[in-house]
Amino acid sequence: MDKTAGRHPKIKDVASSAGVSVTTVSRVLNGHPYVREEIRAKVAASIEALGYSPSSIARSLVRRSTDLIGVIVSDITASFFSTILGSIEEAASAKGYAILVSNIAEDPEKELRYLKLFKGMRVAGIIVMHEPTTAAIRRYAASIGIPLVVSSARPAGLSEPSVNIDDETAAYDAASYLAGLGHRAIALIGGDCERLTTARMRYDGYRRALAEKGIEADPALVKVGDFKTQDGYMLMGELLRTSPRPSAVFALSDDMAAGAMNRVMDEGLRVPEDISIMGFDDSALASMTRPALTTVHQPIADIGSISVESLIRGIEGDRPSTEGIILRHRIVERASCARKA
Amino acid sequence: MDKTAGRHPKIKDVASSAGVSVTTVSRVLNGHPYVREEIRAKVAASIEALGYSPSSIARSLVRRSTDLIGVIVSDITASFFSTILGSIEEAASAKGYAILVSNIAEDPEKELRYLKLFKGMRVAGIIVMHEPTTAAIRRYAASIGIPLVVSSARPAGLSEPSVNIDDETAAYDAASYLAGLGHRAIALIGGDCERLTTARMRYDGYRRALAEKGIEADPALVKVGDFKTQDGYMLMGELLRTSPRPSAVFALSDDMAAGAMNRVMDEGLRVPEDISIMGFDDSALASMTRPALTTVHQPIADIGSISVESLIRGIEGDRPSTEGIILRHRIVERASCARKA
DNA sequence: TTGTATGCGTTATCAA
DNA sequence: TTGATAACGCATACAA
Repeated sequence: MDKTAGRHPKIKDVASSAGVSVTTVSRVLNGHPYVREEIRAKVAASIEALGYSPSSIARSLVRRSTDLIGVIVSDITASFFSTILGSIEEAASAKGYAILVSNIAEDPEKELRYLKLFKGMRVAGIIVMHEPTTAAIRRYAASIGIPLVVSSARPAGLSEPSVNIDDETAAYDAASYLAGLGHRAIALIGGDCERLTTARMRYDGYRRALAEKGIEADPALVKVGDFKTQDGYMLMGELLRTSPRPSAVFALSDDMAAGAMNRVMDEGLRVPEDISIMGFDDSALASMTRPALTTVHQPIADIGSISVESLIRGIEGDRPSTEGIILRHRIVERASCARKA
Repeated sequence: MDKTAGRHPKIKDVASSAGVSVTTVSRVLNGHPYVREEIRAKVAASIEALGYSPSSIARSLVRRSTDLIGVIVSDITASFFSTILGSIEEAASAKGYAILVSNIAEDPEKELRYLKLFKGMRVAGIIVMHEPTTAAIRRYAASIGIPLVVSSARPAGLSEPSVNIDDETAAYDAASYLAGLGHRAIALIGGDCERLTTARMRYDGYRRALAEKGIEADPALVKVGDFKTQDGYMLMGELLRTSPRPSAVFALSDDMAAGAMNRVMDEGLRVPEDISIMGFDDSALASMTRPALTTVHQPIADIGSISVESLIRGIEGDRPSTEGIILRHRIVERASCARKA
């Protein structure tokens, strides 16, 4: 009784089962007009009976396009990224796209491998939440012939569209806020300015705020890590041992801020009474710590959805849309920062 | 000069550029033997020059298989899931598979839609980190003809392989631990036992521990939410108003535990001096809170990698491997639980 | 060692 | 309103 050979019946099976041509089946599949209602019903019945599901592989081959969006994340584990990823998934899914995700964990090899994979798969578009690391990667990404948007990172050396906040101003606002609270020894813990444009912009903003308040920058007060909790904890340890000890520290991610806060408390000091700590991102974590983090709010969900929209515009539109979208940030005051004693 | 029509050159372009047949190009592409070294070099040069990248779509069509693994997550934002997802990505990527991720956010419609999408794409396998919600979904999943493993959830009504810890015993151990600390009014905040087998198993373990210690179960002390921080916060609020007030609460996720802890502190009480709080998962969050969470450790990374291994065995092996893998849990003592005053 | 021809499962073109 | 048939880009059986 079983006419279908493999696990997945094909359009031909449906056709013969319904006693029509494959063309007709294809027509009802794609909601084409010019199919008699009676036939349509019969075909639908066969599809149902056989459990037929059209192969999007074959379909993609002839249509020469897929409904796939490749996304490259540097650390899927970070609350900031997983939230963006969630919003990307939501927006993409709503538009009929599925997402292919990679977690490159700062491994340039892997980043390049995924870019190649994406090209091989002919994904419709790519979202990169990472600063394209090496020159080879930048070159490859630029030559790939697939719409790409860089999300919450700077496309250094790439003329691709991007969506970000104004990192320089955001950091300036944060540092100014801390200075406004009377702090002068304001430390910065963040990412590598050489490698990450985002980190450098924030550093610049921090420096500008200090300069404006007449505070001399102290190199001993800026420490570099990789945005993770662990690093915040470690770097705060170093900071606690520098003299003079900073009275406020500005962390370039909430994860780092949380780590720093824990270190302060673990060493028997209080936040914010002894040391104020400010975060960056306003990720879910920010309101989960106690004291809750005063931080720089990034419109995380918007960054994700707007990245998708921008990408889809690039996919479906004609021209590649080289826009750099800047979203609004703001300082959100919670409980981790206080006026300097 | 430009002979290639579209954006992506095809094997034919490479062939004519190198002055050989497509078969030969295909051979060097797939590392076939029996290709003269000289020709191989020439072809490689053409590939490089044209920036040719084989279409995995066409390749999949003829090979009748893809290197895709579809994964369904209920909440990608939860630290527990994003960590597993990271480990799944790592394991899959190491084996040459890419992952397609969906974030279904407890939406059965979306779960079914994704399952259908995955089938249409002919993914090689599927990992579901969620308890297949409706009967329709269970039926569809069972009939889909694609290897599937349920990870960190129970495949209720499904005979598919799964990887989990022993949730009943884990909860039993946790509740026993709390009882061992002298607590008798031990509350439970968790998920819906009707819908989630995992939640029910944990509830059963909790009940068993209480019974064994001769503690009468008080229905007022068990509250149902959806594993999120927000719910922990809210449910703890209710618990604080029940009398007698529990002296310990066992939360079925670290996220909930963190929320509960915050509520306790926000209402001016102390953890663990006034109320002990125990979590579940040992996600990254567990060591980030202060006090750090005493919790039930799940081997999160292992769950991910073993799920992938098991799935791949199902993909590449002959028989569908209907094994239920149980990983070891353990209680990790940190600072959120104390002996009852 | 290399090339020709066929098929993978769809959609699209054209004719009927 | 319906149906042959030719692509789509590649891998492979078979021939040379």
